[in-house]
Amino acid sequence: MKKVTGKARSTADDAQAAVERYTIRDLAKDFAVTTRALRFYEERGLLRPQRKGQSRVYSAADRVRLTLVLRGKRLGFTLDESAELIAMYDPSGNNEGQLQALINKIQEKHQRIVAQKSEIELMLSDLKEWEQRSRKALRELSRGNKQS
Amino acid sequence: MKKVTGKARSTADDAQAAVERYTIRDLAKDFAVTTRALRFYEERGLLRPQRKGQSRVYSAADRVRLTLVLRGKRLGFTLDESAELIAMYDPSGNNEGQLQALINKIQEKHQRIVAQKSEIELMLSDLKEWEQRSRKALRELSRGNKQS
DNA sequence: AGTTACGTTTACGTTAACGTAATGCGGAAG
DNA sequence: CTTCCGCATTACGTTAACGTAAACGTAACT
Repeated sequence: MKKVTGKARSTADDAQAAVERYTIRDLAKDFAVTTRALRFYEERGLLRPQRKGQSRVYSAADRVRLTLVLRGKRLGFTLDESAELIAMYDPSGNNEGQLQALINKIQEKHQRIVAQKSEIELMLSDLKEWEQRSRKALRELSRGNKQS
Repeated sequence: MKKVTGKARSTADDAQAAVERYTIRDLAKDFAVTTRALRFYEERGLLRPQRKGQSRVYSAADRVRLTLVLRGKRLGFTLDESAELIAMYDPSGNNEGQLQALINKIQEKHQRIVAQKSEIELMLSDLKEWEQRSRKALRELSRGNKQS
């Protein structure tokens, strides 16, 4: 039944062609984030939706930006970092210096994560060894405990 | 010259053998953390130094625990998580269930990090490709711009 | 007119891991 | 005795990323 809640026309019906506009709820649902988060991202300059009256109207571009923000989060970037990255990633004026900076930043993060990974792998193998030892100890303890 | 500041005897001099005791400053210096952090870790139950009067006296065991805490931090564990891990890692009563839990927790973290790593690697290769494209575009733009 | 549903702004609350005073105590040095 | 450490306790401050009301504005049903 899907009532097309009035504001967001899916496509056609208006004089405008397929300009794809979304309400804050749409985005929240589609990206599984709260509306609060979306407003917060806007406050932090990560999104810049237009306004229809007082309500926010998001475009496809906003969806892309949001995608980048969320990817950044998964990668452990702070919002400020993501803001920077997005600014460079964006269509605007990307002179190559910026691009290099972007790449460097990502590579830095990359190094950090690789380091973490090997540390964790070290700890993991430590633990596996430890597990063996402990199990063995437990077995022996439960088998030969006749003394004392 | 090293005046042996009075409180912390390095070794021998006392009736006690080589029991290795350290002041809060010692640990702070040796592990490159602040005394505030050490007191904080104690407050959070990660360290349990003895007291000589009102001053804290750390043992070798405390150094081990601190090592684990810091390793945990590098691995991205919260202090609470580290507390749990240490509790299990410790000498006390480790029944194998605990051990398995420990291993599982670490493996979870391990998975998360591995995932992060591949995400970042994906982004990195994306970017490298992007870099190529951009450079090429720039070159062409600066070479053949006679039309219009 | 009344009620729902959804949107907006304003603003205080929350968790983590300490930082940063402010203030006080007990021992060593002068 | 006074001064200077080094340490201790108490407690408020800080950053990040939202959560959680509270209070109000529309538009659409009923």
